[in-house]
Amino acid sequence: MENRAVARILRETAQLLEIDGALYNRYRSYERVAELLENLSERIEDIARDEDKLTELPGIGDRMAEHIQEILRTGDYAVRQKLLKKFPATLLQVVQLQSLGPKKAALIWSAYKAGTVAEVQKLAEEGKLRLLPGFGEKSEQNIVKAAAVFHKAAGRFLINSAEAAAEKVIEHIQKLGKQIESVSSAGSLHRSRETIGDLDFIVLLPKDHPPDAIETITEHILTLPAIDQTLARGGNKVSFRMTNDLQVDVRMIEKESYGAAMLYFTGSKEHNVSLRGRALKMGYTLNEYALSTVKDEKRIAGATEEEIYAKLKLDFIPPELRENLGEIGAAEMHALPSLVELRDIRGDLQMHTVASDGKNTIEEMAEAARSLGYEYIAVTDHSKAVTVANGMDEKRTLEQAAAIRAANERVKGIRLLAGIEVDILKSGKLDLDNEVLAQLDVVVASVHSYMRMERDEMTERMLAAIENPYTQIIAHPTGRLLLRREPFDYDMEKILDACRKNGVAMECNAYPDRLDLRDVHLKMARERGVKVVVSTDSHSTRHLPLMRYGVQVARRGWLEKKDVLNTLPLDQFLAALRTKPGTANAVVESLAKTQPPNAPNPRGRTAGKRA
DNA sequence: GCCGTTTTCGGCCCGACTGTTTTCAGTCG
Repeated sequence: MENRAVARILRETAQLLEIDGALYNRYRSYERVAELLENLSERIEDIARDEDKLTELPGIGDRMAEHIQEILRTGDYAVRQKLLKKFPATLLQVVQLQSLGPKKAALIWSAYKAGTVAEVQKLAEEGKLRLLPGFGEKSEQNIVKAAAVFHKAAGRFLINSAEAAAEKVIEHIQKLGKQIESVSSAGSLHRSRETIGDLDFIVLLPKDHPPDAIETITEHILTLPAIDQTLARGGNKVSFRMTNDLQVDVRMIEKESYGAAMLYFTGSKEHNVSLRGRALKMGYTLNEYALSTVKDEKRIAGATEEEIYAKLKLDFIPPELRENLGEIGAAEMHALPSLVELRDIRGDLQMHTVASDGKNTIEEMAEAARSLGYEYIAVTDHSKAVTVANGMDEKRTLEQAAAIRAANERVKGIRLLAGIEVDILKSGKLDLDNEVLAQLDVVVASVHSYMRMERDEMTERMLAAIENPYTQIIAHPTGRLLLRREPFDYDMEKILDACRKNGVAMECNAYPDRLDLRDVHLKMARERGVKVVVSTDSHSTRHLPLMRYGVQVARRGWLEKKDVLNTLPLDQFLAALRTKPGTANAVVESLAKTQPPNAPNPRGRTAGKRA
């Protein structure tokens, strides 16, 4: 059973318990374990084989361990079954409606036995909800609107579309000029999470602002085009939903509280909870305004995140790491990684041209990559199995390699490597002959078919591909498409161990709907000493700048510059790639003729000018 | 339900805003 499936059952239990009126910390304990499982790199099924191992995980005690064992054995467990005798499962959807929560949903259920969104919506439209305590006409209107949003299945957004929407909001708010000091993006976008649920902004108020400043700012913000509904509006915050269903929260904050507010609204919630627990142990209390002493409420810090972390005796924790996955302990021990940065990247190792399904020519891709300051790129079109993408057979692959090398002569200031994105067939064999793969500089292998294979079979397939001596990089290793397609099912630990053993690098695919490997798997790779490359998988010159999303995910995976192969200068990069049989040093030798070893990175200095 | 240099009980993060009611519970992040 997958960790995700177990987590879902526990999460449902938490919500049902909340509906049932259980104490906060009881249902929170179920949520906590669900979160733990979702971020766990090992399979809970494997851990649970050893009776004592389960309770070694934080947040899992004897009772929870029994629950998990029962879920793994039977697919469900008594706690949830008992609750589902009391409440219908559809009530979990009712709770998701904006303005409704467990208490009100439970009340509607007990009064009218209405347990679906449609039933509750009908009661609201008929004016029957206002008869219940705590409900009025306004609540009914809100519920009708929330039900409409629910039926449209509003959900999460890919990071690039969320970022584009955020830029529009920021641009709009900045029109206030000197009436504000600054506006910053917080929330999951600031943490670079792979998908975004809503947008959070902090507006910093200028010193000595007029008393009605917040009112003026709020008025202006609400003139943003494409606002569908104002959700809340008060003394220091305004919330609204845009017509694309993205929710936006803006908080207006005084300078002395800016750091506390950024920390608070950047989250994650679990990171904040941990910080607050730590603060309490040190005799402090932390809220969105300041870190203060519990005893006499004396202000200790608040203007910057740095000073708050410092007072909590922690190194500064970059937003990408704030997930309560060990970063606080590492910050305490001065053991946080020094995260890779976009400017460390010297080359892009997966991209397509008109030879298969790309939009641009080799030269166009090369020119665009050079203008980004890269030292090298690998041009990697598809192989023949991917017929829909006009994949290349052996003959065309060699012709394309020759074309790349010819282009390398013409285009100055960047090195073009002849590559391939060769398909991993159902059997685990690669889609092109070894003699052809031997003649290429970079062999990237990936799966594009039979994606729903059984776990054991898929593991064998991937292992076979990794053990093929010509495979150097595995591209988009789990094949997931965010919000659209589930990842392949295979034993990640076995695969990473095989990569390590065979010197195969894992790709962190920067394309916003892939971001694959994902953060927790990159962290696993790093812990196992598996090298990573960050590539865009560009199908057009416009895609090349997507690299930044890949770097963000790499940072979320705790990767340092030294963990990422394409931060290396060309000669070192080629030396670090797995050596293919027979062809060992052809590229390195040819390189020695054109460029002195350890040539400086041209970025920002001589990019585009090298003769 | 978990957890422990305040250890087997009694904590477990904290505040804004809404809609309702008239002082506050519920929702939300």
